[in-house]
Amino acid sequence: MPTEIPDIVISRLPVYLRALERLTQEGQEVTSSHELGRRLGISSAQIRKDLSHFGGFGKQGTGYKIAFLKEQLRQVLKVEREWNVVLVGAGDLGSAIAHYRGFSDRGFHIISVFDNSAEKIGRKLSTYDIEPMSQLDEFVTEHDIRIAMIAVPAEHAQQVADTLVKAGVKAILNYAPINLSVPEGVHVQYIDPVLHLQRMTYYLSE
Amino acid sequence: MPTEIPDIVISRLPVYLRALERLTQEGQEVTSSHELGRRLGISSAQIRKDLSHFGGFGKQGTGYKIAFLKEQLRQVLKVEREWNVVLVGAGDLGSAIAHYRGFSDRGFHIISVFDNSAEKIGRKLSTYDIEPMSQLDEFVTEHDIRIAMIAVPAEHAQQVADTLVKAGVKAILNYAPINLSVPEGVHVQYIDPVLHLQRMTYYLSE
DNA sequence: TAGATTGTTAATCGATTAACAATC
DNA sequence: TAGATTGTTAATCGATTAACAATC
Repeated sequence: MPTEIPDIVISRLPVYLRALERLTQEGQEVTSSHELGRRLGISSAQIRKDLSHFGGFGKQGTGYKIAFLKEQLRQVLKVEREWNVVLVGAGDLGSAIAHYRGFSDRGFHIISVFDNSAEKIGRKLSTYDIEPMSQLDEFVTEHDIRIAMIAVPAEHAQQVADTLVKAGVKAILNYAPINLSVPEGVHVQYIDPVLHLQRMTYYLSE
Repeated sequence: MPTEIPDIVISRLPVYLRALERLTQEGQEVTSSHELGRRLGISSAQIRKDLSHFGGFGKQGTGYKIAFLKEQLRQVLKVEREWNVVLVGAGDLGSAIAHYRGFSDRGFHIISVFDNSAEKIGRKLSTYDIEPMSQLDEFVTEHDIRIAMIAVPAEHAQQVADTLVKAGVKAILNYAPINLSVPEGVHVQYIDPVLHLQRMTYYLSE
Protein backbone atom coordinates (compact mmCIF):
# COMPACT_ATOMS: atom_id res chain seq x y z
CA MET A 1 0.00 0.00 0.00
CA PRO A 2 1.30 3.47 -0.83
CA THR A 3 2.02 5.30 2.42
CA GLU A 4 -0.31 8.14 3.24
CA ILE A 5 0.91 11.48 1.88
CA PRO A 6 0.59 14.32 4.41
CA ASP A 7 -2.05 16.91 3.50
CA ILE A 8 0.49 19.64 3.86
CA VAL A 9 2.58 18.12 1.10
CA ILE A 10 -0.43 17.94 -1.22
CA SER A 11 -1.26 21.55 -0.45
CA ARG A 12 2.17 22.66 -1.69
CA LEU A 13 2.05 20.84 -5.02
CA PRO A 14 -0.25 23.37 -6.70
CA VAL A 15 2.18 26.09 -5.65
CA TYR A 16 5.02 24.22 -7.31
CA LEU A 17 2.92 23.65 -10.40
CA ARG A 18 2.09 27.33 -10.63
CA ALA A 19 5.75 28.27 -10.37
CA LEU A 20 6.66 25.75 -13.06
CA GLU A 21 4.03 27.18 -15.37
CA ARG A 22 5.52 30.60 -14.83
CA LEU A 23 9.01 29.30 -15.64
CA THR A 24 7.70 27.80 -18.86
CA GLN A 25 6.19 31.14 -19.80
CA GLU A 26 9.58 32.69 -19.24
CA GLY A 27 11.03 30.23 -21.72
CA GLN A 28 12.92 28.00 -19.30
CA GLU A 29 13.06 24.24 -19.83
CA VAL A 30 14.99 22.91 -16.85
CA THR A 31 15.06 23.92 -13.21
CA SER A 32 16.45 22.74 -9.88
CA SER A 33 15.12 22.42 -6.35
CA HIS A 34 17.37 25.34 -5.44
CA GLU A 35 15.96 27.67 -8.06
CA LEU A 36 12.40 26.69 -7.28
CA GLY A 37 13.03 27.14 -3.59
CA ARG A 38 14.53 30.56 -4.07
CA ARG A 39 11.51 31.66 -6.07
CA LEU A 40 9.03 30.35 -3.56
CA GLY A 41 10.83 31.11 -0.35
CA ILE A 42 10.98 27.41 0.52
CA SER A 43 14.04 25.29 1.26
CA SER A 44 15.32 23.14 -1.58
CA ALA A 45 15.31 20.15 0.76
CA GLN A 46 11.61 20.52 1.31
CA ILE A 47 10.89 20.62 -2.39
CA ARG A 48 12.95 17.50 -3.04
CA LYS A 49 11.34 15.72 -0.12
CA ASP A 50 7.84 16.65 -1.22
CA LEU A 51 8.43 15.50 -4.78
CA SER A 52 10.09 12.28 -3.68
CA HIS A 53 6.79 11.10 -2.22
CA PHE A 54 5.61 10.54 -5.76
CA GLY A 55 8.71 9.27 -7.48
CA GLY A 56 12.05 10.42 -8.77
CA PHE A 57 11.22 13.19 -11.20
CA GLY A 58 14.67 14.69 -11.51
CA LYS A 59 18.18 13.74 -12.54
CA GLN A 60 21.23 14.07 -10.34
CA GLY A 61 23.51 16.78 -11.56
CA THR A 62 21.00 18.41 -13.89
CA GLY A 63 17.73 18.96 -12.03
CA TYR A 64 14.16 18.70 -13.31
CA LYS A 65 12.83 18.96 -16.85
CA ILE A 66 10.03 21.43 -16.35
CA ALA A 67 7.63 20.02 -18.93
CA PHE A 68 7.95 16.54 -17.50
CA LEU A 69 7.61 17.62 -13.87
CA LYS A 70 4.56 19.71 -14.67
CA GLU A 71 2.91 16.77 -16.37
CA GLN A 72 3.67 14.50 -13.42
CA LEU A 73 2.32 16.98 -10.89
CA ARG A 74 -0.80 17.50 -12.96
CA GLN A 75 -1.45 13.79 -12.91
CA VAL A 76 -0.79 13.48 -9.19
CA LEU A 77 -3.18 16.34 -8.50
CA LYS A 78 -5.68 15.05 -11.07
CA VAL A 79 -5.74 18.38 -12.82
CA GLU A 80 -4.59 17.02 -16.17
CA ARG A 81 -8.33 16.60 -16.83
CA GLU A 82 -11.23 19.08 -16.91
CA TRP A 83 -13.64 19.37 -13.98
CA ASN A 84 -17.21 20.57 -13.98
CA VAL A 85 -18.35 22.56 -10.97
CA VAL A 86 -21.55 24.20 -9.78
CA LEU A 87 -21.80 27.61 -8.20
CA VAL A 88 -24.39 28.25 -5.52
CA GLY A 89 -25.26 31.88 -4.89
CA ALA A 90 -25.80 34.58 -7.48
CA GLY A 91 -25.35 37.70 -5.36
CA ASP A 92 -22.44 40.13 -5.56
CA LEU A 93 -19.94 37.47 -4.73
CA GLY A 94 -21.43 34.77 -6.95
CA SER A 95 -21.57 37.26 -9.74
CA ALA A 96 -17.88 38.09 -9.36
CA ILE A 97 -17.02 34.39 -9.40
CA ALA A 98 -19.18 33.72 -12.46
CA HIS A 99 -17.41 36.47 -14.37
CA TYR A 100 -13.92 35.37 -13.40
CA ARG A 101 -12.08 33.81 -16.30
CA GLY A 102 -9.35 32.12 -14.29
CA PHE A 103 -11.39 29.03 -13.48
CA SER A 104 -12.05 27.69 -16.94
CA ASP A 105 -8.65 28.84 -18.12
CA ARG A 106 -7.23 26.34 -15.68
CA GLY A 107 -9.63 23.48 -16.21
CA PHE A 108 -12.50 24.17 -13.82
CA HIS A 109 -15.73 24.81 -15.68
CA ILE A 110 -18.73 26.31 -13.97
CA ILE A 111 -21.62 24.56 -15.66
CA SER A 112 -24.52 25.93 -13.66
CA VAL A 113 -25.44 28.63 -11.14
CA PHE A 114 -28.12 28.28 -8.46
CA ASP A 115 -29.91 30.79 -6.27
CA ASN A 116 -33.06 30.82 -4.21
CA SER A 117 -34.19 34.36 -4.92
CA ALA A 118 -37.35 34.35 -7.02
CA GLU A 119 -36.36 37.51 -8.82
CA LYS A 120 -32.99 36.11 -9.89
CA ILE A 121 -34.15 32.74 -11.14
CA GLY A 122 -34.33 32.57 -14.89
CA ARG A 123 -32.16 35.67 -15.29
CA LYS A 124 -28.69 35.50 -16.75
CA LEU A 125 -25.48 35.71 -14.78
CA SER A 126 -22.59 36.11 -17.17
CA THR A 127 -23.32 33.32 -19.65
CA TYR A 128 -25.30 31.19 -17.19
CA ASP A 129 -29.01 30.89 -16.54
CA ILE A 130 -29.71 31.13 -12.84
CA GLU A 131 -31.47 27.97 -11.69
CA PRO A 132 -33.66 27.53 -8.61
CA MET A 133 -32.12 25.86 -5.57
CA SER A 134 -34.86 23.27 -5.67
CA GLN A 135 -33.11 21.73 -8.68
CA LEU A 136 -29.63 21.70 -7.18
CA ASP A 137 -29.84 18.18 -5.80
CA GLU A 138 -31.08 16.66 -9.02
CA PHE A 139 -28.61 18.54 -11.17
CA VAL A 140 -25.61 17.51 -9.10
CA THR A 141 -26.68 13.88 -9.08
CA GLU A 142 -27.47 13.72 -12.79
CA HIS A 143 -24.28 15.38 -13.91
CA ASP A 144 -22.16 13.53 -11.37
CA ILE A 145 -20.72 16.78 -10.04
CA ARG A 146 -17.96 16.41 -7.44
CA ILE A 147 -16.99 20.03 -6.88
CA ALA A 148 -19.08 23.01 -5.80
CA MET A 149 -18.49 26.61 -4.85
CA ILE A 150 -20.61 28.23 -2.18
CA ALA A 151 -21.18 31.99 -2.36
CA VAL A 152 -24.32 32.44 -0.28
CA PRO A 153 -24.66 34.42 2.98
CA ALA A 154 -23.10 32.78 6.04
CA GLU A 155 -26.47 31.87 7.51
CA HIS A 156 -27.39 29.66 4.55
CA ALA A 157 -24.01 28.14 3.84
CA GLN A 158 -24.30 25.09 6.10
CA GLN A 159 -27.65 24.16 4.69
CA VAL A 160 -26.38 24.50 1.13
CA ALA A 161 -23.38 22.38 2.03
CA ASP A 162 -25.66 19.69 3.45
CA THR A 163 -27.64 19.58 0.23
CA LEU A 164 -24.51 19.40 -1.87
CA VAL A 165 -22.99 16.63 0.20
CA LYS A 166 -26.19 14.62 0.12
CA ALA A 167 -26.19 14.88 -3.65
CA GLY A 168 -22.64 13.55 -3.86
CA VAL A 169 -20.35 16.57 -3.87
CA LYS A 170 -16.96 15.74 -2.38
CA ALA A 171 -15.12 19.05 -2.61
CA ILE A 172 -16.41 22.47 -1.63
CA LEU A 173 -14.81 25.84 -2.13
CA ASN A 174 -16.55 27.97 0.47
CA TYR A 175 -16.61 31.75 0.11
CA ALA A 176 -19.05 32.21 2.99
CA PRO A 177 -17.28 33.44 6.13
CA ILE A 178 -18.17 30.45 8.25
CA ASN A 179 -16.75 27.05 9.05
CA LEU A 180 -18.70 24.22 7.50
CA SER A 181 -19.18 20.88 9.13
CA VAL A 182 -19.10 18.04 6.63
CA PRO A 183 -18.76 14.27 6.91
CA GLU A 184 -15.44 12.49 6.59
CA GLY A 185 -14.32 12.19 3.01
CA VAL A 186 -15.69 15.57 1.98
CA HIS A 187 -13.10 18.30 1.52
CA VAL A 188 -13.60 21.98 2.15
CA GLN A 189 -11.36 24.89 1.32
CA TYR A 190 -12.09 28.40 2.49
CA ILE A 191 -11.69 31.77 0.84
CA ASP A 192 -12.21 34.83 2.98
CA PRO A 193 -10.06 37.76 1.86
CA VAL A 194 -10.79 39.76 5.01
CA LEU A 195 -9.33 36.96 7.08
CA HIS A 196 -6.09 37.27 5.12
CA LEU A 197 -5.99 40.99 5.77
CA GLN A 198 -6.55 40.35 9.47
CA ARG A 199 -3.56 38.02 9.44
CA MET A 200 -1.32 40.91 8.44
CA THR A 201 -2.53 43.86 10.52
CA TYR A 202 -1.05 42.28 13.65
CA TYR A 203 2.40 42.97 12.24
CA LEU A 204 1.77 46.58 11.30
CA SER A 205 3.24 49.18 13.60
CA GLU A 206 1.09 52.02 14.90
CA MET B 1 10.59 41.38 26.17
CA PRO B 2 7.41 39.58 25.12
CA THR B 3 8.33 36.25 23.55
CA GLU B 4 7.80 35.99 19.85
CA ILE B 5 4.36 34.64 18.94
CA PRO B 6 4.47 31.99 16.20
CA ASP B 7 2.96 33.12 12.89
CA ILE B 8 0.74 30.08 12.85
CA VAL B 9 -0.89 31.20 16.08
CA ILE B 10 -1.57 34.67 14.67
CA SER B 11 -3.05 33.13 11.56
CA ARG B 12 -5.64 31.27 13.64
CA LEU B 13 -6.84 34.27 15.63
CA PRO B 14 -8.98 35.71 12.82
CA VAL B 15 -10.65 32.33 12.53
CA TYR B 16 -11.50 32.40 16.22
CA LEU B 17 -12.74 35.95 15.91
CA ARG B 18 -14.98 35.04 13.02
CA ALA B 19 -16.47 32.13 14.97
CA LEU B 20 -17.06 34.38 17.98
CA GLU B 21 -18.87 36.91 15.80
CA ARG B 22 -21.06 34.13 14.53
CA LEU B 23 -21.84 32.99 18.09
CA THR B 24 -22.81 36.54 18.99
CA GLN B 25 -25.17 36.66 16.03
CA GLU B 26 -26.73 33.48 17.31
CA GLY B 27 -27.37 35.22 20.60
CA GLN B 28 -24.80 33.43 22.72
CA GLU B 29 -22.82 35.31 25.37
CA VAL B 30 -20.42 32.77 26.81
CA THR B 31 -18.46 29.95 25.21
CA SER B 32 -15.73 27.46 26.04
CA SER B 33 -12.62 26.18 24.33
CA HIS B 34 -14.46 22.90 23.81
CA GLU B 35 -17.41 24.46 22.05
CA LEU B 36 -15.19 26.64 19.90
CA GLY B 37 -13.01 23.67 19.07
CA ARG B 38 -15.96 21.56 18.07
CA ARG B 39 -17.21 24.28 15.75
CA LEU B 40 -13.85 24.81 14.12
CA GLY B 41 -12.55 21.27 14.05
CA ILE B 42 -9.63 22.22 16.27
CA SER B 43 -8.65 20.73 19.63
CA SER B 44 -9.70 22.67 22.72
CA ALA B 45 -6.13 22.48 23.99
CA GLN B 46 -4.90 24.31 20.95
CA ILE B 47 -7.39 27.09 21.38
CA ARG B 48 -6.50 27.55 25.04
CA LYS B 49 -2.80 27.46 24.24
CA ASP B 50 -3.16 29.98 21.43
CA LEU B 51 -5.16 32.39 23.55
CA SER B 52 -2.82 32.03 26.52
CA HIS B 53 -0.06 33.70 24.49
CA PHE B 54 -1.89 36.97 24.98
CA GLY B 55 -3.24 36.65 28.50
CA GLY B 56 -5.87 34.86 30.49
CA PHE B 57 -9.11 35.75 28.79
CA GLY B 58 -11.29 33.09 30.41
CA LYS B 59 -12.44 31.95 33.83
CA GLN B 60 -11.98 28.46 35.17
CA GLY B 61 -15.23 26.64 35.42
CA THR B 62 -17.18 29.01 33.21
CA GLY B 63 -15.25 29.65 30.00
CA TYR B 64 -14.97 32.84 27.95
CA LYS B 65 -17.29 35.85 27.81
CA ILE B 66 -17.66 36.23 24.08
CA ALA B 67 -17.94 40.02 23.95
CA PHE B 68 -14.79 40.41 26.03
CA LEU B 69 -12.78 37.83 24.11
CA LYS B 70 -13.78 39.36 20.80
CA GLU B 71 -12.65 42.77 21.96
CA GLN B 72 -9.32 41.40 23.15
CA LEU B 73 -8.69 39.55 19.90
CA ARG B 74 -9.58 42.62 17.89
CA GLN B 75 -7.02 44.60 19.79
CA VAL B 76 -4.34 41.95 19.45
CA LEU B 77 -4.96 41.78 15.71
CA LYS B 78 -5.27 45.56 15.45
CA VAL B 79 -8.61 45.27 13.74
CA GLU B 80 -10.48 47.29 16.34
CA ARG B 81 -9.59 50.26 14.13
CA GLU B 82 -10.37 51.07 10.48
CA TRP B 83 -7.76 50.61 7.76
CA ASN B 84 -7.47 52.34 4.42
CA VAL B 85 -6.25 50.25 1.51
CA VAL B 86 -5.51 50.80 -2.15
CA LEU B 87 -6.45 48.46 -4.96
CA VAL B 88 -4.17 48.11 -7.96
CA GLY B 89 -5.75 46.67 -11.08
CA ALA B 90 -9.17 47.50 -12.50
CA GLY B 91 -9.73 44.50 -14.75
CA ASP B 92 -12.26 41.72 -14.16
CA LEU B 93 -10.72 40.77 -10.88
CA GLY B 94 -10.17 44.30 -9.62
CA SER B 95 -13.72 45.10 -10.55
CA ALA B 96 -15.04 42.16 -8.53
CA ILE B 97 -12.98 43.26 -5.55
CA ALA B 98 -14.13 46.86 -5.82
CA HIS B 99 -17.75 45.77 -5.82
CA TYR B 100 -17.37 43.43 -2.86
CA ARG B 101 -19.02 44.81 0.26
CA GLY B 102 -17.31 42.53 2.75
CA PHE B 103 -14.17 44.63 3.03
CA SER B 104 -15.60 47.87 4.36
CA ASP B 105 -18.18 45.97 6.41
CA ARG B 106 -15.25 44.59 8.36
CA GLY B 107 -13.12 47.70 8.61
CA PHE B 108 -11.00 47.69 5.46
CA HIS B 109 -11.81 50.64 3.23
CA ILE B 110 -10.65 50.79 -0.35
CA ILE B 111 -9.91 54.46 -0.84
CA SER B 112 -8.49 54.42 -4.34
CA VAL B 113 -8.13 52.23 -7.41
CA PHE B 114 -5.21 52.34 -9.85
CA ASP B 115 -4.71 50.96 -13.33
CA ASN B 116 -2.32 51.61 -16.20
CA SER B 117 -4.74 51.22 -19.07
CA ALA B 118 -5.32 54.57 -20.79
CA GLU B 119 -8.90 53.71 -21.58
CA LYS B 120 -9.76 52.89 -17.98
CA ILE B 121 -8.18 55.88 -16.30
CA GLY B 122 -10.72 58.49 -15.32
CA ARG B 123 -13.58 56.02 -15.66
CA LYS B 124 -15.54 54.86 -12.65
CA LEU B 125 -15.20 51.47 -11.00
CA SER B 126 -18.00 51.00 -8.52
CA THR B 127 -17.82 54.27 -6.57
CA TYR B 128 -14.14 54.88 -7.32
CA ASP B 129 -12.39 56.92 -9.98
CA ILE B 130 -9.68 54.89 -11.63
CA GLU B 131 -6.35 56.65 -11.19
CA PRO B 132 -3.22 56.24 -13.31
CA MET B 133 -0.43 54.04 -11.97
CA SER B 134 1.93 56.97 -12.25
CA GLN B 135 0.25 58.46 -9.19
CA LEU B 136 0.31 55.32 -7.09
CA ASP B 137 3.60 56.09 -5.36
CA GLU B 138 2.62 59.61 -4.40
CA PHE B 139 -0.84 58.60 -3.24
CA VAL B 140 0.43 55.83 -0.98
CA THR B 141 3.04 58.07 0.55
CA GLU B 142 0.73 61.01 1.10
CA HIS B 143 -2.06 59.00 2.63
CA ASP B 144 0.31 56.84 4.64
CA ILE B 145 -1.21 53.66 3.24
CA ARG B 146 0.06 50.42 4.74
CA ILE B 147 -2.11 47.86 2.99
CA ALA B 148 -2.61 47.21 -0.72
CA MET B 149 -4.37 44.65 -2.86
CA ILE B 150 -2.87 43.57 -6.14
CA ALA B 151 -5.19 42.42 -8.91
CA VAL B 152 -3.08 42.87 -12.03
CA PRO B 153 -1.89 40.16 -14.45
CA ALA B 154 0.88 37.92 -13.11
CA GLU B 155 3.50 39.48 -15.34
CA HIS B 156 3.04 42.91 -13.78
CA ALA B 157 2.51 41.90 -10.18
CA GLN B 158 6.13 41.96 -9.04
CA GLN B 159 6.71 45.39 -10.47
CA VAL B 160 3.57 46.72 -8.80
CA ALA B 161 4.67 45.16 -5.53
CA ASP B 162 8.06 46.86 -5.83
CA THR B 163 6.40 50.23 -6.31
CA LEU B 164 4.09 49.68 -3.37
CA VAL B 165 6.89 48.60 -1.07
CA LYS B 166 9.02 51.53 -2.07
CA ALA B 167 6.16 53.85 -1.19
CA GLY B 168 5.82 52.33 2.25
CA VAL B 169 3.23 49.56 1.97
CA LYS B 170 3.84 46.82 4.53
CA ALA B 171 1.02 44.38 3.78
CA ILE B 172 -0.05 43.07 0.40
CA LEU B 173 -3.02 40.92 -0.47
CA ASN B 174 -1.99 39.42 -3.78
CA TYR B 175 -4.62 38.06 -6.16
CA ALA B 176 -2.14 37.55 -9.00
CA PRO B 177 -1.17 33.88 -9.37
CA ILE B 178 2.50 34.39 -8.67
CA ASN B 179 4.82 34.45 -5.69
CA LEU B 180 6.07 37.91 -4.85
CA SER B 181 9.48 38.62 -3.50
CA VAL B 182 9.47 41.38 -0.93
CA PRO B 183 11.95 42.65 1.65
CA GLU B 184 11.88 41.52 5.26
CA GLY B 185 9.15 43.23 7.24
CA VAL B 186 6.69 43.29 4.35
CA HIS B 187 3.88 40.78 4.58
CA VAL B 188 2.14 39.09 1.70
CA GLN B 189 -0.94 36.93 1.68
CA TYR B 190 -2.12 35.13 -1.43
CA ILE B 191 -5.54 34.46 -2.84
CA ASP B 192 -5.79 32.09 -5.76
CA PRO B 193 -9.08 30.19 -5.81
CA VAL B 194 -7.88 27.75 -8.45
CA LEU B 195 -5.05 26.73 -6.18
CA HIS B 196 -7.60 25.80 -3.53
CA LEU B 197 -9.51 23.70 -6.01
CA GLN B 198 -6.30 21.96 -7.02
CA ARG B 199 -5.72 21.08 -3.38
CA MET B 200 -8.92 19.06 -3.35
CA THR B 201 -8.93 17.23 -6.67
CA TYR B 202 -6.12 14.97 -5.46
CA TYR B 203 -8.58 13.39 -3.04
CA LEU B 204 -11.36 12.82 -5.57
CA SER B 205 -11.77 9.27 -6.80
CA GLU B 206 -12.01 8.58 -10.51
C1' DT C 1 -19.19 21.73 48.12
C1' DA C 2 -19.07 19.38 43.50
C1' DG C 3 -18.57 20.14 38.74
C1' DA C 4 -16.57 22.46 35.09
C1' DT C 5 -13.12 24.63 32.58
C1' DT C 6 -9.08 27.35 32.35
C1' DG C 7 -3.97 28.10 31.88
C1' DT C 8 0.25 25.68 31.69
C1' DT C 9 3.74 22.08 31.79
C1' DA C 10 5.48 17.95 29.99
C1' DA C 11 5.08 14.33 26.46
C1' DT C 12 4.21 13.27 21.89
C1' DC C 13 3.97 13.76 17.37
C1' DG C 14 5.08 15.33 12.85
C1' DA C 15 7.33 18.40 9.80
C1' DT C 16 11.54 20.68 8.31
C1' DT C 17 16.32 20.80 7.63
C1' DA C 18 21.01 19.13 7.26
C1' DA C 19 24.00 16.13 5.31
C1' DC C 20 25.72 13.01 2.08
C1' DA C 21 26.05 8.87 -0.89
C1' DA C 22 24.55 8.00 -5.42
C1' DT C 23 24.79 9.33 -10.01
C1' DC C 24 24.10 12.10 -14.04
C1' DT D 1 36.81 13.17 -14.86
C1' DA D 2 35.04 17.09 -11.94
C1' DG D 3 31.02 19.50 -10.73
C1' DA D 4 26.34 19.61 -9.76
C1' DT D 5 22.17 18.11 -7.99
C1' DT D 6 19.08 14.53 -6.78
C1' DG D 7 16.76 11.29 -3.46
C1' DT D 8 16.93 9.77 1.16
C1' DT D 9 18.27 9.04 5.93
C1' DA D 10 19.06 10.88 10.34
C1' DA D 11 18.94 14.97 13.35
C1' DT D 12 16.60 18.91 14.66
C1' DC D 13 13.11 21.76 15.42
C1' DG D 14 8.56 23.27 16.46
C1' DA D 15 3.78 22.49 16.91
C1' DT D 16 0.04 19.78 18.86
C1' DT D 17 -1.93 17.14 22.38
C1' DA D 18 -2.51 15.13 26.91
C1' DA D 19 -2.86 15.79 31.51
C1' DC D 20 -3.70 18.13 35.64
C1' DA D 21 -3.31 21.61 39.35
C1' DA D 22 -5.59 25.87 40.07
C1' DT D 23 -9.78 28.05 40.63
C1' DC D 24 -14.24 29.85 39.47
